[in-house]
Amino acid sequence: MSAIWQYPDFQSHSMTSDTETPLVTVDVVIFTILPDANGQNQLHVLLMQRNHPPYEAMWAVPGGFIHKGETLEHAAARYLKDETGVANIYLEQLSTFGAPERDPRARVITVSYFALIRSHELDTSASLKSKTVAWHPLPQLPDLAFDHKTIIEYAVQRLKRRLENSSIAFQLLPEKFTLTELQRVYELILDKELDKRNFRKKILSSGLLDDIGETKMEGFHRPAQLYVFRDKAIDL
Amino acid sequence: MSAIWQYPDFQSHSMTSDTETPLVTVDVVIFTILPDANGQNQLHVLLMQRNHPPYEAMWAVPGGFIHKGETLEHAAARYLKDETGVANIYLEQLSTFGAPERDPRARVITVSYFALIRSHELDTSASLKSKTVAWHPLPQLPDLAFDHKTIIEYAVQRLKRRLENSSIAFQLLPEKFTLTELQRVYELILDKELDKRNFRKKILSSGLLDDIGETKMEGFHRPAQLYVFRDKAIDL
DNA sequence: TCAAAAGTGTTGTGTGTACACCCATGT
DNA sequence: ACATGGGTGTACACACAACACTTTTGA
Repeated sequence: MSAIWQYPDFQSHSMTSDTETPLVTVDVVIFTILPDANGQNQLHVLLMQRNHPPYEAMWAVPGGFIHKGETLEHAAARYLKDETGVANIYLEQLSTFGAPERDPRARVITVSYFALIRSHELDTSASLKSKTVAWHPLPQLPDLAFDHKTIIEYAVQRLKRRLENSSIAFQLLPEKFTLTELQRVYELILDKELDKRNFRKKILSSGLLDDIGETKMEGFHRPAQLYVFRDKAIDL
Repeated sequence: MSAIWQYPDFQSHSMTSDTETPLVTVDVVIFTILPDANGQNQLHVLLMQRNHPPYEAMWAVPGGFIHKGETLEHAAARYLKDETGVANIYLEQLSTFGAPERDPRARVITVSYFALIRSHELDTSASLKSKTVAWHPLPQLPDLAFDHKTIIEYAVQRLKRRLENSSIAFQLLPEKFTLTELQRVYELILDKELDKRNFRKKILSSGLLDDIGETKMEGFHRPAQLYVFRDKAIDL
């Protein structure tokens, strides 16, 4: 199994019989906001149910091996597109997990990514191509394969941090949205209620939103102003 | 070269002839604070000069392949110890770099780490075991091999962020230090001058420091109070 | 007494937080 | 007219930034 002799270009002192030649995968934690079983919007993660060992019948985030000549980010985007039909969306590297026993079959190191998609852009035919792909609300995750529970927790933590320091929430909303819709996104992800007046003051004073003059009716009450994001640039 | 048949436990649909089986390395960006050629303290990075192709005679951060059964972090700590003789110090994963052509010999993916060491703990015999290991002041880096310039820039950026949100500066100072010494660390890393009164107010009000009642004389002027860090815990 | 770095407070400005009422709409 | 969520302003506490002089020491 030693791979040393396959790589003659490497110095023998750097690659020895003790050198590990692991497999490398990427895994993508894909978030979206959808109504849950009770009709309440919730943060959801896309999971796939495994149909073979190890961890058979448990759930895992999408991912797999990288292709020859492909960047890591490209591989992540590819798995994302395969399962959701969505391309060109927010994708960020999270961390690399490589505990020796995380896959019982072989030494496998995984580079994890997280992605945000707008639920209305979901290609339902893509996501339904297999009965074993499903959105799971974050508070109720099923049993997860490998170290995917750790990876998802890490992703949620990063998402919360990004929400507070960056304009990432836009990635979860349609082009036009109301301030209340935006506030709900923040509340769902941060898992706490926000004060309406303070929220609006802060968001509007940031200058990132444009009031487009249109309104949106929903129910028997005053219509809400619609806004768009002024700038598509994501800062750090 | 296809590695598919070496891994019979993997499904043939997940591992195909197009699957890349890259090599995996870790690289460690090691920072310390040392006087530079002019006797001024400066942030330095530990670099090794390569004595064989590719990038022969250029400089690179320490790193190499991981060993069988070893965690990624353990591998990073091992390369750190090999070059500096220092163990049990601050080590944090940065990011994983895997551009297809970053190593001309083969597909190599590297998991990068950054580390902070106290210069007075440096085992000079270890760091001098090879003439080709040297500390370089950050503003004047030599030509760097592979994508190591990118990796170091990424590390510096992370270090700055950590300095502002965490109590990481302690890792660069001896156990007992003066407030002025601490302020110099911040100024060097953030590359800007800080107001003495505001700095002391902020640091002291954080409650992280204990005044141990001792003083330190240096030069012909009033001695400075010495402090220690109350808590070794690193947050976030 | 001098040189050199240590040490110390106040004020203004901006940012986060707490909090309650009127507005516009369809039925 | 009423039920429903949309929309608005003020007051307080706290963090950050600007700024100058006195203290302690060895020579």
